[in-house]
Order: sequence, then C-alpha cells, then structure tokens
Amino acid sequence: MSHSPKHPAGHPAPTSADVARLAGVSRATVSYVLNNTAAVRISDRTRRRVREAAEELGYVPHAAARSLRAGHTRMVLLPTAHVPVGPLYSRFFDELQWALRRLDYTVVQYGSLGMDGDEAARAWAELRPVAVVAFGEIALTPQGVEVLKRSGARAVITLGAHQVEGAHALVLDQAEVGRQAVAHLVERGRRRIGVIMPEDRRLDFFSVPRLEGARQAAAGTGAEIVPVPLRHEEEPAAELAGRWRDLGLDAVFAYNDEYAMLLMRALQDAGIDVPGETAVVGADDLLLGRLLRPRLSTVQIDMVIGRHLAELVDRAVRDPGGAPERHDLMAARLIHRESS
Amino acid sequence: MSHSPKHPAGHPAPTSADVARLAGVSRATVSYVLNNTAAVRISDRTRRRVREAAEELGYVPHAAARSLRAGHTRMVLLPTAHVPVGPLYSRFFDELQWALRRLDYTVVQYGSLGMDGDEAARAWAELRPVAVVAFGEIALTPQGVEVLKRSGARAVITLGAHQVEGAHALVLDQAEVGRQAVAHLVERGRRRIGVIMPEDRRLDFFSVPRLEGARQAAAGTGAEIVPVPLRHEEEPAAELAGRWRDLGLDAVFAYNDEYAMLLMRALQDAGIDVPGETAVVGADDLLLGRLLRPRLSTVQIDMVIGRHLAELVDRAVRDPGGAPERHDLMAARLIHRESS
DNA sequence: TTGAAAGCGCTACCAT
DNA sequence: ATGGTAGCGCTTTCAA
Repeated sequence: MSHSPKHPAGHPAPTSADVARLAGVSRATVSYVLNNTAAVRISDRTRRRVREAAEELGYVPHAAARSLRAGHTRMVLLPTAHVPVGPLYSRFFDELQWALRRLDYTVVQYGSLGMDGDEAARAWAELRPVAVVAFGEIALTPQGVEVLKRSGARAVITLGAHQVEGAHALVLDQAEVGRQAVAHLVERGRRRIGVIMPEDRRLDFFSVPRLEGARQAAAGTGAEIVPVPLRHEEEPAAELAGRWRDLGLDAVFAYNDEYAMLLMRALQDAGIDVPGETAVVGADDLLLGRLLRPRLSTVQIDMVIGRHLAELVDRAVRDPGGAPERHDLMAARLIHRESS
Repeated sequence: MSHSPKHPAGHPAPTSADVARLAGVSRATVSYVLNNTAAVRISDRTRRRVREAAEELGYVPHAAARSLRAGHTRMVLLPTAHVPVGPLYSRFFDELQWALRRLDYTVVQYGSLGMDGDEAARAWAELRPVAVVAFGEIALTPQGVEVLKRSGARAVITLGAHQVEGAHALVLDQAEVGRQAVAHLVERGRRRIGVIMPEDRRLDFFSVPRLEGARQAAAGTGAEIVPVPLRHEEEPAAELAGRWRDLGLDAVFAYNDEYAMLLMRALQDAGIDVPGETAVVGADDLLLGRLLRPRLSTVQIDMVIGRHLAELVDRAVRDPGGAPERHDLMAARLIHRESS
C-alpha cells in the first residue's frame, strides 16, 4: 500500500520560480512576460530570455494556483451521468463546446454517475466553476443551485423538463413529443394506442415524459393509452409481436425511430400489416426512418442550438444578478410518412 | 466591458476560516474534522460544532487550494475532440468512468476540439492530472507525453491505432475491421470491392485505418479496392446507386452498419440485387443489421472493457516507473449473414 | 485536544 | 523596466 516515495515522478514540475532563476529575472517578470501583461513594459531581450527559459524547462503554468490567486475560473462544467446517445445530442454537445471555447471558456465534462442531486452539486462546487450547465439526468434541487452559487458559480443553467428555482432553465419538453405523436394518431382515427417504454432505465429521463405527453393528448378524445415495455433486442420484440393481437392496439408510438424500426420489423415478420392493422410512429427523425418500408412517420425534434446556449451562459456570467431566464427550446412537429 | 464589480456574486464563498470562526475553533481543527484525520483525536462536542458550522455556511472545500497544497490531484483526464458516437463507445465511456470513480479518481472530460497535439498537451498539463487517457482523435506526440509527465502526470495512456513513445498504449486496430471484411469478401470470390468512405471528417480516425486494412487484405489476392466517398444522406446514396453499375463493383465494405443500411436501401431501390449482384458488409454489429432484409453481414468489434482500462490506469499511477505496457485490445470477427 | 504558522504556485500591487 | 512581496484556501508539522 506504499502510496509513493517523496519524488512522485522523478523531478517535480518546474515552476515559474525555476523559469525566473534560469532566466535571471524575478518571478513577477516571468508572469508579466508569459501573460503578455499590457500594463507593464518589458524589454525584448528579457522577454526572449524568459521565453527561452520556459521552453527549455518545459514550463506549464499551474491552473489551480492561477485560479486560486485570481479568485475565479473560466470553467464551464457540464455534468453528465451517461454520455447521451444519438446524433442529436452528440451534435449539440459538440456545438456547445465549440461555441464556449470561442468565448474563452474552458469546457469540462464531469462524470457524475450514481451521485444524488445534492451530493453532486457539492462535488461540482468544489471545482469552483464559473458556470454549470446541468443536463437533466441529475435532478438539481434549489438547494443544489444555492450551494453552487455560494461557491461562486455565476450561472447555473438546467437543461431538462422542469425549471429549478434560482437557475436559468432551458426547458426541453419531452412531453411535447408524445403529445404530437398521439394527437396525430387520434386525428387519423386510432383509438387504442400503445406507447413503447424502453426497459433501459437510462432512457427514463426521456421516455417517462413522452408517455405523459401521450396521455395528455389522448385525454378527452376517447382514445386509450397503453404503455408497452420493450427491451432493445430482437427476441423480446418478436415475442411482443407474437401476442400483439391480444393487446388489441390499432396504433403505437414507439418511443423513437430505433425502437420503431425494431418493432416494425417484428410486426411485419408476424404478418401484421403496417399501417393497415397497426400504425407506427417514431421520434427523432433519424435517417433510418426514411429508409424503412413503409417509410416511418416520426416526430422531428428541433434541438436547441449549441451556440445559443453558449451565448446564454456568457450573458448569465456577465450579469449574475439577472433574473433567471426561461426558454422553451424544443420544438417538435410531426412528419407524416407512410407508417401511420 | 466592465467585467465585474469587486464582489462577483454578492458574498464570497465561505472558507474554512469562516467555519472555524463560527465554530470558535482554529482552521486546523476544521480541517481535521472535515477530513476525518485519523492521526488526531478531536472531542465529539467540537466535531459536532464544526460540522454544524460548515453545514450552516454551506461550506464546500476548494479543490484547487487543496490540490495545490497536496502537490497532486486524483484527476484522470479524458480529452475528447468529439463525443464519439455509437452505442459501443457510449458504453465504453460509461464503464470507464464508473470503474475509475470506484477507484477514487475524479474523471474529467476535457473538450479539446480544434487543438493541435502539443497545444492540447499543454492545456491538459495545466490541470495537473494524475493520469491522461487520450482517445486517439488528437494525435499525441512523444513531446506531448513528455510535457504531461514533467507536469506530474504519472500515467499517460493512448487509445488508438499507434503506440506513442513513453506512453502506455491500448491499441485499437481499426485496420483489422477492414481486413476482416475484405478477407471474407475475397474468400467468397468477389474481385472488385468498394470501400465506403464517409465524408464526415470526424470519422477519418476510424475510416482511414479501415480502408488501409481493406487494402492489406486485398494485396496479393488479385482483388481490387476502390474507395467510394459517401455522405450520410438519402440523395447522395441514391445518386451513387444510380451510377453503381458504372463502378463495376461486385462487393462493398460499407464502413459500418449505418452506412450499409443507407447504401443497401439505395441499391435495392435502384434494382440492384444484394447479394447477387453486389455483396454488402457492414461493421459494428448493430441491432439494425439483423433487422434488414437481407440480413446484414458485419464485422463485430469487441471493445476493450472499461474496467480493464481503469485497472491499467490505477496500476500505472501506482508505479509510474513501469515500462510502457502495450495491449492490443480490439478483436474483430466477421459475422456472416445474408448480404454477402 | 487544539492552535499557530509555513508554504503549495501564481499574479498584482507598490517600490525602486 | 524590473523586483519584492502579500495573499488566494488549504493541510500539516510542531508547540502548547
């Protein structure tokens, strides 16, 4: 269990003092040169000497020491429990990171798998980020927001179904997806509508609100909503298709396009006509939906643009006093193709 | 441009001195209590007072100050240029993060989009991570490794096609995927084999080695390899299918299952028989391949297990002097179905 | 059982 | 144009 000898890696990392010594100047001068401090004039000869010394030693400034001294960081923390899957979210994350870096922030994703809300907030606060953009998988409470703000976070932004007190909110109303899908099916005369619920618990964050939206759209129309659990595998899908007629469903909202593809194949293999006997609607408008036969009706989701979010972060950081903004940032609209 | 008043967020974050003052003890005592320091005995009454004071103030320790004092961190840095897409990599990242957290590391993903290798290494070194696991999108040079080590990183591990001097390597030999696919096609008598090259530059990291592997497998067999660029959209696929017969290909390795699906649909719509006229092989063994008709032949990839990598990280951190390990960690094998 | 104080690496003020 | 130095928040000897 010997954790380490005194010299962790042979030589300790060079400090600005080492650079100063080698260049024959003071640590202050080193700092001025390497940070191009405008308020002070340093001779070109000195500049060069400092630069060369830093280069020779492989000097890299110590971010922790710097931010300790400065009293703040430029770190934007993106806590993630799971890497969100799917092209929509990949693109969104890429855009957001890119835009924030252009605004001179340091973007850090912090894996917070299996932490509860307030525990997570505390862990994040230890890093003293200037802003936190919390994807809704981790439930942030008003207390969590308060902890972050007291620790110096100038902006806390949640990205999820609900607004949290004290935080800016980008409301991604997943329920709207279910609403659109079911409204469409009802309009086309369907009355007993299944809603596929993935067994993968990591998708609850999306699937539960989508089901709720489905129920809302059905309410008062005489249509009935039937949740149908399904694992993303061939066998369970075949098994489900085998007892499909017992369920008596004339339509199904399949959670998303991938589940829709899985289900549609199983239904077709079981001799059930789509859309004749059962209509199928997916969501996310993936390319694969257009490649299926019949082509898949789907709910298209317009995700928030990463650049917009980056601008909101920057605005909030510059004006921490501002009232929490709330933006409803997910438009969903149905695309009618052949499967419904 | 006024960047901020003196008091960034109203009140500055509470420090251990504030806790000490409120509890009527010294900062040392606060530290002992909150860290459960074993080497020192504190009365229960004092413990409680300190805990209550910390709670009341919403005190959260300052990670930067702590690690500055300690001289090291427990941070494992995972630089990512793009979020890697696909279920394989999502699962891998989840596993890795989980396993590292169990080993008491803090896992931080650092967005390094658009940085060149040495610039990136410097940026990472500023954070003084104890270990860096570099996914191969960013080319890490021997100099970059050296910078990281001098800054105190006890383990540098690359995950990619090549080994880098001084770093441990998990070799993910993407070329093997192309080799397997083409060897299979050659064996089945195909002679003019297209290799789909996604136009999305973010996939070069995967697609270029896969093409190279395809070439290796064809060498000396009399078979010919023809790179075929393709965008992941319907129209370009249809356009490609339209001039398919001019290409004179009797087989195609479609980069992965998603591109294979896209291409197969387009070929079928153009009246080209699969596999009769052209055989198609995908990769990644996604569920969707089994849902296609004909069922898609594919190259299954056994990704490294996150837990194994976490253990390698821990081993390397505990014994920084150890010789760089090199593990070849991607097995690929062909699964023959109906499309080839 | 508790407190005083040094020092981690850095920057910004004030001298020179 | 450059140097001296205080102090950011924390932990850890050493003394009491």
